[in-house]
Amino acid sequence: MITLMKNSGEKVNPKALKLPAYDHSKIEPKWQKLWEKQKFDQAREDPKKKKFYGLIEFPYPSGEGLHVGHIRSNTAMDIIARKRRREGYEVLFPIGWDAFGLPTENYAIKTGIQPAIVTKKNTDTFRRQLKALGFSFDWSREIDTTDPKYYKWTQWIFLQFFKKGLAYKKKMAINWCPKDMIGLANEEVVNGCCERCGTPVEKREKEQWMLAITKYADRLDRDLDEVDFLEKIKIQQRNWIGKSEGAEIGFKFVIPALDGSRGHAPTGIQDHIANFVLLHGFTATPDDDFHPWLKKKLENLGYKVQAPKLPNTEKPTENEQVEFVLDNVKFDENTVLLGHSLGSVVALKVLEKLNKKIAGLVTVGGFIDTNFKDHDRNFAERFGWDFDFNKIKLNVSFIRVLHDKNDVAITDGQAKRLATALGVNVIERMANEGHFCAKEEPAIFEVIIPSIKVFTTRPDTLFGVTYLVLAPEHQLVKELLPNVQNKKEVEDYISKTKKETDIERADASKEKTGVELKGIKVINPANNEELPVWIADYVLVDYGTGAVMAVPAHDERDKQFAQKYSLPTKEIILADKKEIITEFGKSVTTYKLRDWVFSRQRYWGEPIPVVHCEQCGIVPVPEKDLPVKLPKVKNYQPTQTGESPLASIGKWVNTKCPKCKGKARRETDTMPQWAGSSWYYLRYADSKNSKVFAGKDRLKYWTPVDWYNGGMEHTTLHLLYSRFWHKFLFDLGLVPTKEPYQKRTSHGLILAEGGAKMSKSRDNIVSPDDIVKIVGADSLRLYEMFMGPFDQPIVWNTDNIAGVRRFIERVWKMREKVVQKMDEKIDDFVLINKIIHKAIKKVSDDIEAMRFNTAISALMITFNELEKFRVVDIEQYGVFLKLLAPFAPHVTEELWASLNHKNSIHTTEWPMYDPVLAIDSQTTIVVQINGKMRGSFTVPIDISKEELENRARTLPESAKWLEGKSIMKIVVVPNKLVNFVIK
RNA sequence: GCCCGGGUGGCGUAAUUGGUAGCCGCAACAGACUUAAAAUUUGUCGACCGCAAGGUCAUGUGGGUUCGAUUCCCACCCCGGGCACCA
Repeated sequence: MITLMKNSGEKVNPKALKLPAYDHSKIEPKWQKLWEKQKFDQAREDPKKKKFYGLIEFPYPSGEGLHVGHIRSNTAMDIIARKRRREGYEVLFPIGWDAFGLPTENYAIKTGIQPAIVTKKNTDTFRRQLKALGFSFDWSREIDTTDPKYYKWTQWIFLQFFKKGLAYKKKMAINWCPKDMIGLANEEVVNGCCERCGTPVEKREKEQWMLAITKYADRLDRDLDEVDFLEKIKIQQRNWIGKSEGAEIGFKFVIPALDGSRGHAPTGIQDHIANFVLLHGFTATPDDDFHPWLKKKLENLGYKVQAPKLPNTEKPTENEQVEFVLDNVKFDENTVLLGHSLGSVVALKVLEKLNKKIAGLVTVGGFIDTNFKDHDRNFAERFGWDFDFNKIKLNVSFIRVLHDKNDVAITDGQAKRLATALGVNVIERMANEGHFCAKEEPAIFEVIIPSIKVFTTRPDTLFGVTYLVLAPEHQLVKELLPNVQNKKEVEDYISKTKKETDIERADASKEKTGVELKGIKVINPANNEELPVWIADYVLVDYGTGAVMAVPAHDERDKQFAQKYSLPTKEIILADKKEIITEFGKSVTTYKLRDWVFSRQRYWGEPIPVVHCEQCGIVPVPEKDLPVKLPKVKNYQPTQTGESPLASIGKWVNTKCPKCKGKARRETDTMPQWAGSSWYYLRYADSKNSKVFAGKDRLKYWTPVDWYNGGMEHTTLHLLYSRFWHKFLFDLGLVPTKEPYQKRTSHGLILAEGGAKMSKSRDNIVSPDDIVKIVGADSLRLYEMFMGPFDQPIVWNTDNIAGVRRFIERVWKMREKVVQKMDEKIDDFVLINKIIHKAIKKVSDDIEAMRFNTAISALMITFNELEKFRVVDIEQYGVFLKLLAPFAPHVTEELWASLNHKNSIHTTEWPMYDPVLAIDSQTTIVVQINGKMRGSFTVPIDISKEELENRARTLPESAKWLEGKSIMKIVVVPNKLVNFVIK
């Protein structure tokens, strides 16, 4: 379509205006200086205006300088920020430096230059480079995580964690290089070896500061529903948190009895006790505080204790008693039935009739009950014929026998017979130390039965379980060890797995190994089968309960393991999930998320603000003494004891306890790089505040961040950590929102030519400086946005910049064709108007969806249309410049000024489109024969189906194909196509 | 091994999300301008057959659903990123 203007009414002879050639090197610095002077990028808290907070991940100022990959995110958010300002928002678009961290520290180790000095130099370079690109950052709010004025507040927030008990110390394994004698970051471990010297890395236990992020696991997962993150980012967050609903199923242990010997009880075994039965001698105190010590003890263990009274009648019969208890007591899986004045017979009958599992049973005197003479016999005999033990549902497997001082009533033989009847083992005999005594008579029996709880997401496969696997480090393994027959073999295996690095253990392709705990069995609660128990290194101690029920018929990994060790496989009959959960296990939720190791034995980080006092223990540094500043050191190398270099500065380390003024040592661990970046977006709201990390009013105005864009590599950890900190601060009432970021998007990595990552070591870095010098910032920005889909990784190609540079030059040249306001009735004006309005719609929509490549493509298409006209109306050209301005701020500002505008183009209103004009009034209808395009015709939009079909039939192209054929079906899609299905 | 992306001309990509496959660029080739080159400008540009009109084949591979599939479903192959073997 080439339309030349016939009667434009032009007042300026286009020839008369001759612009100088486009020279980015003059234009760009000129406007950058002017903009800075005008401070139009500075954010103000204007309560009358709606606000927009656009955030990009603040860069790490490395010595390599900025490369073209860094600025993809900046350019995108700059475009959005510029658009928002012109839509009437007060915009906060800040910038700063995430400057603590390894590369700078390693550089300091190598050169001896202070990290603070290196950081200053690097940030100066980065600042200059960013300014040369014309980003509309509010530089007045610039922050630097290594500035004591900033990290004072990072330390302050840490102290709040500490005060709330969410910062704690724990022994954790660290990577240790035995040659360099230093701890290594995961990053510094390459293929299990030290990155510097190649020595195989070992594990070393060290006390580390931890942050209890797992306390927030549920909220971190749940609250994702309320934010507008890209779906794939939500998926990554959710996968990392790893919420998993399943069931915990108790497996009773079958353990060889220790045959009357004393004192071999596994210590601490109570931690794993699911349920237990206590049986002891006679008592019949009729009041509620029967055995108050016992009730208390059970309640402390989390049980609900039920101690029913007898019916209020004279001499109730046994059955009356049973009915009474069943009527008056609510039983669930947490209930322990405390005998009170019930006899054991009554209690056992209650259980028999209940047909429901409860946690435990305490009976009194049933075996020697003088009130019920009929039963005053050997209890074991009586159980033998009077009870159906299969109906008594107790989750028990150990009996601990307590001997009465006077050795009365219950013999070992009786205990054993009871145990046999209940299907449990006697594992311990102890003399009663007296404190277990009831009010009137000493207790003589205690039966304690532990079981291992196993977490599974598939309780319905329970019938297919053929063995059970524990993590080698599991506490229970240590406790069971005395009862294990192949003790030596098991111990050897445990010490072998200890030597494995995380990487080795995490290698899924590695063949799985394990060893059986011989003599130990568990009972499958579904069918009472005895199953062997193994330990294997692929089972992780900190996930679930550190135990796996293996179902080889269902799980590939279990199958391989079973095949290797010739363990049986059993066909599964899938059980009803709900039934299994109510019958055997309780429904539970677990998370993969682990607590956050927050210590680093490094110099270049925020010192953890606590002191260790000989008298008072760990004492937080008082707020008034913050920040705990990093001292200067001579040597940045970590010490050979694995401590940070700070440990060797006596002057700094030795201090007074803030509490007792006695001798104390400073904590020498520093924080990880994540710390400073976990809350920086809050500081931007009020970056100069010296009283608080950010004032409440400021936070109320600016937070949450409306739109946060950054790299895909930060969409799990950084995002999760900062969401955690934010929620913690929210709980303290210090920030006004539950979530820090309303919307999160991610960009794809820009790769060097050849597809590798850009890095100094690969010597493939493309510096923006070079590009800016040759083609200018506008071309670079435009190319970054045009090169491909924003969220996909892409290979850098310097040659392709030529296209966008040419485009800018053509826009520049068109200025010479611009004429004063034309008569709006002229055909050309109307035509161009339609083109412009379509462009406004397309570009506006595309920016919001981050489809920058198609936005620029649309601008090019629009321009190519405009170019076909002889002259262009000043206002229409102006609108085109306004649309291009966020992408190429300098050249559009220059051209805008050349149109005699006194204001900045970046303060003009974002163009609105007329929906009527933005829609085509005509459309092309495709004619298909059997789905293949054979012709087309143009019609006004929205004409009827009948008319479309008629037009299609009469088309010569279709007539040719339809001749002599029978039409089976006609598909008419309004505004799109007509398809004839023929035979 | 698991999870998340992706695979379309010589290259980067586009396709209203089931409706004309290849828009916009890069590169290449040809013409104009120039003494010449660059720049600019006008064309051509998926493959094959054909003088042409036109036709056939083509969106990683093989199936399927549909009047119609780059788009949806199933199986597989390759590339990139992430990972804490997650029971």
